[in-house]
Parts: sequence; C-alpha cells; structure tokens
Amino acid sequence: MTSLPQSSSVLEAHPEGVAPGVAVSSPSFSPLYQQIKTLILKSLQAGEWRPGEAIPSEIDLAARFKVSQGTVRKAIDELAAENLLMRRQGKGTFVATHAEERVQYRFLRLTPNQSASGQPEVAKRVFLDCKRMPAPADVALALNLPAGATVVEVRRILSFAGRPVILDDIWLPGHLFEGLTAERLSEYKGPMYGLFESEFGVRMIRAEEKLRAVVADESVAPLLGVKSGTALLSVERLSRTYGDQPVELRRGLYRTDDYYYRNELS
Amino acid sequence: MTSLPQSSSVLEAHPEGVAPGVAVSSPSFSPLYQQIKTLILKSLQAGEWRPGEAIPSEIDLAARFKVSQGTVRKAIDELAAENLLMRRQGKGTFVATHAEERVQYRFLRLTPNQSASGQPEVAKRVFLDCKRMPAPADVALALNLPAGATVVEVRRILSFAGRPVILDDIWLPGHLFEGLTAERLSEYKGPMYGLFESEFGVRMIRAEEKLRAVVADESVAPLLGVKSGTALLSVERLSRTYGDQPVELRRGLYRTDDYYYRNELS
DNA sequence: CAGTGGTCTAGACCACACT
DNA sequence: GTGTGGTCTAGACCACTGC
Repeated sequence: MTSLPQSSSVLEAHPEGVAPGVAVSSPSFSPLYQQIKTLILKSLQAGEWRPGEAIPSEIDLAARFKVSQGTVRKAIDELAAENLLMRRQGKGTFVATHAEERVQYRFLRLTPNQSASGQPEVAKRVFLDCKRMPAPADVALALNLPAGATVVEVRRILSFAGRPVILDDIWLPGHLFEGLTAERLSEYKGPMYGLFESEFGVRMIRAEEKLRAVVADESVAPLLGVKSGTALLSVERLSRTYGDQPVELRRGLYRTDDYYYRNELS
Repeated sequence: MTSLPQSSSVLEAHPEGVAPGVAVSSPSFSPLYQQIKTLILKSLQAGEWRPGEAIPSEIDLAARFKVSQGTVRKAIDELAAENLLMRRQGKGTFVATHAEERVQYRFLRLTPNQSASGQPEVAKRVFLDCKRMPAPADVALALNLPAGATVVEVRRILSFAGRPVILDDIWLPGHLFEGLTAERLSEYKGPMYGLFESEFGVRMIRAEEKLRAVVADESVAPLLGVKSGTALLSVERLSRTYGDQPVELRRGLYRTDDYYYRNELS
C-alpha cells in the first residue's frame, strides 16, 4: 500500500500544485482517498469524535491530511454511503448515532400490513430476563469468543398496538457490557443500540440476518399470544462494530400476521 | 428544474471555461449531473444501447451533453451504484444484464446452511403451468393494470441438490409477454430475467419483497415434499422496470430447512 | 501503442444554516 | 456575513485492457 507520508513528499516536490499522481508503481496499490478513509475510520473507532457530534470540516481535514478537499470528500462520501457518517448541507458532517434517529429502530424491517407510514407505531418493550452466563457453544462461535466466555443473555418482547409481535433472545459479550441489567434496559428511553452506544461505547454499524420460517412450540407460543403450530418468522441477526468484529447475536421470532418483513433488491 | 439548454448557454457565455455555476436561483433546483443521469436513463429505457453492450466513453458523453467529464462521471457513478451500469476499468461502461451474470439469480437471497460459497448449487427448474388469464383483482392492483386485464400466470418449482425448495407463482402483464409459453421457459438456458430481457425487452432493475411465515397446506405441501403444517417462508416480490413501473408479481414459498434467506443491514 | 475508466488537484461558485 | 457541504470545471497523470 502506498503510504501517506510518501505521497506527501511526492506532493512537496511539485510546488506548482499539479497532481503528481500518488501511486508508486507497486503491487497492491491503494488510492489516496482510501487511505484517508481508513484514517478517518480509525479516528471514529478511537472515539476522537462522539456519536452525534460533527467531525472537522472538509477543509480542515484536507489540511490535516495534506490532500485536496476533493480527496477528503470522496473518502467521506463512502463513509456516508455506509451510514457511518451523516452529511448535512450547511451544517457539517456528523458521526452517525443510533440515539437521535428519525426512525426508532434502524435495523428493524418490520412494516404493518396496512398504513404506508413505514415503521410500525411506537413499540412497548418488556424485558423478561437479563443474566450473565457462560456462552453456549454456538453463541461463542458466532461472537468469536473463547469457549465458555461470559455473555449477557437478554430476553425481551416487543409489542405494537398492544399486541406482542417479536420475541428476541440477545447475547452480548460479557466483557463489553459490565453492569448491564434489565433495569437499565427498561429505564432507557430510545433504541437499545442507543444505550449500547452511549453507556458501553459499542456501536453497531452493520449486521447480517438469516431468515427462516419455523413453527411455534409450547415454550414460545404463549409469550407471543399465538397457538402452538403457528408459523413464525425466525430472524437471526449478527451485528458488527468497526473492523467487522461481531458484538451481538440476536435470535428473534416475529409474528407475521399483521406485519411483514420488508426488503429491497437491486 | 434547470434545463440543460439553459446551462449550455450560460456555459458559452464564459468561454474561459471556468464553471459559471449551473443553478439559476429557482425553486426545485436540480444539479447538472442529475439531469445527465436522467438523459442517460432515457437512452437506456429507449434501448439506445443493448444489455451487455458498452455505452459511449465518458469523454464522448461529455462532448454530447456539453459538460465536463467529471459531471458525466458523477452521473454514471450513481447509475452504477444502482446496478444499471457496470464499469470495467480499461474497457468501458456496460449496460447491466441479467443474461451474462456471475451469479445465476441476482435477486435470489437463498443460501445453503452449510458451505459458505454464497449462492446455492445449480438449480433445476420445472414449469408446472403457464397460461393467459384475466388478472385476479389483487394482481391487477399490484401490477397497476386495469381490472380484468390479461396476465400470464406461471407456476414453477426450483430444486437444489435434487430436492424441491421453492414454489413460485408468477404473474406478468399479458401485453408485454405475448407468446410466452412453458416450452420457451423450459428451453431457455440461464435466468428467467435473461429471457425476459432478450426476448421481450423487459428489464427488471429493482424489486421489493414482503416476507412472512406461513404454514403449508395440502395444496402446496406435496409439491415441496413436506408435510402439511410445515412452516414455509412466503416471499412476495414486486419487480419494476424503468420509471418504477411494476412488471412482475411473484409469490414464492421457500423451504427453509436446508437454506436460509440472507439479508445485510447497514 | 491508444483508449478506457480511476485518481487527484485547484479553484470557482451555489445552496443552505446559523448568527 | 461567514462557514459548511454540494456542484462544476479543466487538466494532469495513473492503472488496466487490448491492438
């Protein structure tokens, strides 16, 4: 990879300001804006700017990295496309946050059968359980934890319009979530990922979901208010932070009589 | 919207070549590259370039539209991001096609439980039915057709590894698919959307899916080789061409014992 | 080699938000 | 007005492809 200092020195050798071209003819060439992107990413990960805060202006960043504004711009463009940054014309570029979001649940794709108003109405959350325990083998594997590591297990129910719709089992690495209790979960207003972000410094930036259809058994049917034998949508979500590190495994069961899971393809 | 001719005339008034700014202070301002994007889109829709073919080079397009290469570039960037065009460094920019694709089914999100090799192995297709009929009310509504318009109804089964996995019911506007028969569907090698594209000039560029969990009844269970009461993933897909016009409604039932529906969130 | 897309720069000006 | 992101340009050079 072409290192940044190299590029700068090349730049200084051309004081007339014409782009000298940054690539040294080399194996595995990386464009300047990608290197800038990586540097910004590192600052985000290091917490140099907090979620919701503005990052320095493009001009400032260009000066800091000794590149043109256009190059910084392209780096920020990609980070904004990945929902890590938010651009607001006339105001600045801000670190994305789960706390002050236009939609309650950014990762929840459930939509009511009726009413085209996008997200379902306000949810009511009930936490049934929250305990620390040794990670089950499959959970440890998914979260990339050593066998038997401590995890926090949370069980909760999400209700819309007064009826239970989602039963979630959630596992979090214990060492990242010291002091997480059902009480703190219940008290916090706003999405759970907002709490994780502000209280534990863990930011979910990407997730993969595996969807299957399953039949409700006696252990879950009553919790969702359905009969055994009802079909439920099983949603297994693995959420990741910076560096694609997995930090949450979630197994959800969704009632899909009044709601559906919406997806867009292109 | 700022019209293109206006911009050009402004341009010509500044022969020194410095960007004069294109926007007239006006309500509903549209940037130049958006206008270029719209023009390219119109050419695509009109079939000026066929799927798989190269479009003119950025320099040629810049000359045609009397804008800078950078402006054309930004327009093409967005179209490529929407999977309407494919860029290939050193070769050119190509019209996206369903025919010569690296994956068999671009819109199919099914993945085997084992084997991380992405898409499922080669599919076997069996067409159970293909007939013209008056559109059911809900189908006509979804496809934006007048009540009672003719549609083509197709029923088919997709099998992987010798076992049936997907039962699809498909409806297509009759007037766009004259002469579509089960035989032509069976004969065609490659994805169905490739056939639609090359034989009927209909290109699917975007789709929305609604996912639900349902229980298999006696009418579908035998076709998928499962018992009645098994949970199946119901996938309703509405596919659209240019201008967001809906041109295909598809209701699929997926077995999700050996496969799952994969989705990425960010 | 020429032609294509890809990167980078510098500079000008517009649209928007706050003061 | 000042400062921010957003658009547009012109020009140079790099990386990749194929003749």
